[in-house]
Amino acid sequence: MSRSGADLALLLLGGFRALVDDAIVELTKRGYEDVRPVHDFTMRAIAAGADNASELGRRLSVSKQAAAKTVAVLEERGYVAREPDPLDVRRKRLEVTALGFEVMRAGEAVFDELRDKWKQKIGTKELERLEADLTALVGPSPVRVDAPGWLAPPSTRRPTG
Amino acid sequence: MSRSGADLALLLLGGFRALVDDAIVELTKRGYEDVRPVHDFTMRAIAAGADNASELGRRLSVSKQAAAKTVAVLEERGYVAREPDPLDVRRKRLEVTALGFEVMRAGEAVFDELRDKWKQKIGTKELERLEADLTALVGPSPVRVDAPGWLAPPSTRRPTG
DNA sequence: TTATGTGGACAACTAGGTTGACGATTGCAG
DNA sequence: CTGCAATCGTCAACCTAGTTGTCCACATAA
Repeated sequence: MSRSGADLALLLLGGFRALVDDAIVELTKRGYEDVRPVHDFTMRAIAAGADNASELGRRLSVSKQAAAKTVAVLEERGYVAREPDPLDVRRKRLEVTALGFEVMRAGEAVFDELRDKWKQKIGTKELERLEADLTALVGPSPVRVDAPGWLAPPSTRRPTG
Repeated sequence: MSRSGADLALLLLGGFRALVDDAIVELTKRGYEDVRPVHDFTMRAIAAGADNASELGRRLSVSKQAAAKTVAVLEERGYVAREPDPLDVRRKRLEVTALGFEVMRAGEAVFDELRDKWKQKIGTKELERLEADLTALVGPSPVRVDAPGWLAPPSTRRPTG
């Protein structure tokens, strides 16, 4: 039963969703509500040196306005702080807070645990093989997360009628 | 170098995006502009018996209004026809047109070709193994495509500054 | 015949993006 | 030192693809 290409695509999407949805749920259980990959990526970019909204936008391939909006929610949650830059009054310097780093660590941990579960299902060898294959196919790093308010809690987005 | 769980998720997303983005581009080349997975899924649901907007919404787990909007664009493109239902004046019966089926076939073909390319990259055995593993992990059918205006032409959505 | 339910449409709203414009400030050329 | 161009952050308007709520016309079952 040689599968179709469309099935393959769906399979990949399904795998991704399974991981991300589970991760969001698990993070909520641990007290970090509604943390989505977008948030993680954003904090990571800030930690990696994107210390103002414009620069952040550039790194995430998103407009500075959109970046500012995301920063606003992260600031509200206490994950990111914004202080005036002493060297340039125009800028507001961005910083990931201790709480922010805590969330990032928790996120990593959750994903690693999920990966372990997969390892138990199909075996270490097999999982590593799968990763190697995918790496060969899509390259080691790529991934612009791109569009995605997506990557949101799916359970809350179900129509009522 | 045991990879992290987050990398695994990114890898899966990357694979999916690679296939879908390539497919959209390829379909455009063949004269079917801006055909997205959403459109394909919708037509498939209609062909499978969801012959009115409300029912379609239910099958796609989306509000009937949202379903109606999607139908509107498919109708405009001539992929789907809407005729009054003789048995129930309230209903407008949905039907996939010949052109609509043509698009679906083209889509399948493109995905199959992309899968062939992958097969050439890592080998038939290896690809089938990857599919088997993923199937074991996420189940054979799942996938609610869910959120997605996503699955849109990424190249057109890049900020200008 | 009447109560209840369903289909489709319209309106208002949300989320997360996009452009465009603008004032304040910085930095560089002259 | 002056002045022009670029940059930062913010505001406002808009887009897309969803959502809910409301409504009328019609169907159906009691």
